[in-house]
Amino acid sequence: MSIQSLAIAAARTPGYYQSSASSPSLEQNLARAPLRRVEAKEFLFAEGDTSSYVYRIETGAITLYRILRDGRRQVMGFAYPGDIVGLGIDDAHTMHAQAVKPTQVRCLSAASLRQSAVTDPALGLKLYEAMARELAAARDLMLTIGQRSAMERLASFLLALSQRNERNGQDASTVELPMTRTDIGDFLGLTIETVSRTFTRLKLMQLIELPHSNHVKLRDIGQLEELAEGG
Amino acid sequence: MSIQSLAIAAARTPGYYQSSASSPSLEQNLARAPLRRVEAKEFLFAEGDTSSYVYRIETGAITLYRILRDGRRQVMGFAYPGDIVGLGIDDAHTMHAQAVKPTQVRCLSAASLRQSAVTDPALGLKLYEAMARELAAARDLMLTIGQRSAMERLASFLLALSQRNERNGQDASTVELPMTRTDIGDFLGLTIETVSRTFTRLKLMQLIELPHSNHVKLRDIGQLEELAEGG
DNA sequence: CGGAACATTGACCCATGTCAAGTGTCGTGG
DNA sequence: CCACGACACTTGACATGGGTCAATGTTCCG
Repeated sequence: MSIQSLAIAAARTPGYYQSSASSPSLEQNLARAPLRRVEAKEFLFAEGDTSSYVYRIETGAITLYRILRDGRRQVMGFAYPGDIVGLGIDDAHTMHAQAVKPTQVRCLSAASLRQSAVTDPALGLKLYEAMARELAAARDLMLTIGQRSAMERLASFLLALSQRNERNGQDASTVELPMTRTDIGDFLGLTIETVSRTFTRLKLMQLIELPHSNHVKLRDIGQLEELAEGG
Repeated sequence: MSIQSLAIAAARTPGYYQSSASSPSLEQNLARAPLRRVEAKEFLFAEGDTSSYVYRIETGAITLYRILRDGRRQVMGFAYPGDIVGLGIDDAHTMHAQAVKPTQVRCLSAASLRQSAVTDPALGLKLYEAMARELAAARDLMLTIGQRSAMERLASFLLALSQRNERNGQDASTVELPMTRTDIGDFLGLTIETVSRTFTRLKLMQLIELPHSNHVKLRDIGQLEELAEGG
């Protein structure tokens, strides 16, 4: 499909838009955009906030989630440096965006983005592609939480992080987890206890090493992939 | 956000793009587009097929899904008349699209869509909005299958169909289910037995009537909403 | 009328949730 | 440098919602 052929480096990673080689006006806007610092556990924005800005992560990490009235929480994704958060068609944000560690973002005003969209015909397509990548990631996660077992879910999760490393030219078999077990559980639709036990089982199966609770070494990526796909 | 203000009738319904008042060139293309008939259970396209076309549903209904190697299936959404399916940034379709009953679609060639996108600066934004609505629907479903109980899931599902009726000026408390229990189960991450039992429980709780397995009457929408939100 | 496909119901089981101790690990203050 | 408290993680024992397997109903269409 022609529009698809315009896509650049379609990246499937949970819950974020990668800002790749963007239209000039978007890059220009981003370069000018003011930097904002968000401390660990601080909110970048909350569900319901007027969405006056779109943000690009420069350093750190952000959790994106929605909550039910009784407190149950679904983490929709994690945003890392390079990712853009806050895009959407609603006047208000539909998710909470909370830093998991000290984070810096560039703030793009919606008004300025509109300006660019009117003058730069390529920008609309860029936004389309960003949304399409987000959507692909959301559907990957739907498949995971709708159909996979706890072990398959955790394997999928680790592999997604590994693939992100690979795309960034880093070691695919060394995975850092900036988020807590609670975040991982709420992302995968599991409790922290199940996440913890499942890490232990993967360790006993020799598929991973866990020298530190936030530092995972993948010992057999092929077998993890088998596991994730229900082979 | 300015771009958001361009949105028309943002509709949150699982797994589809509503083609509302679209850019002229898109409407023109659709009017000219050839009609194709797809029989019940026939595929409109399969995962991996080259995505040369985008389709707008004219009559009938389509199931969109992905499958794991061992046959587990996640239904990502159902597409109804007015919905557009097949959009994406990949060269190949990432999902199966299978008719649940005899269906007619208009076929838009990707080449023609590209042509329009280049000449019509508004089209890019339309595609962006379509994707953003899809994404919102996908996230609603993520919250549902990641966090809700079987009864909450089924309540959410029925309410989503009810809201779709309302938007189309139809009776909000009468819901038709063109799809099978298997489709519903694979959509909500449940087995057909659980779906069936849960329908029975909702019936016993006087929240619905089930005069026919494909015909649901919502007796207390408010309480169903309470239930879905974990109240 | 007969048979195929779909839906419902029942009995039982198991993966994961819940509740409750522990066990690191880290940062702070003495 | 050590002691302490806070917090995150792990582990164990037990409960349970939903899955599995099997039988029975129901609808629809040839």
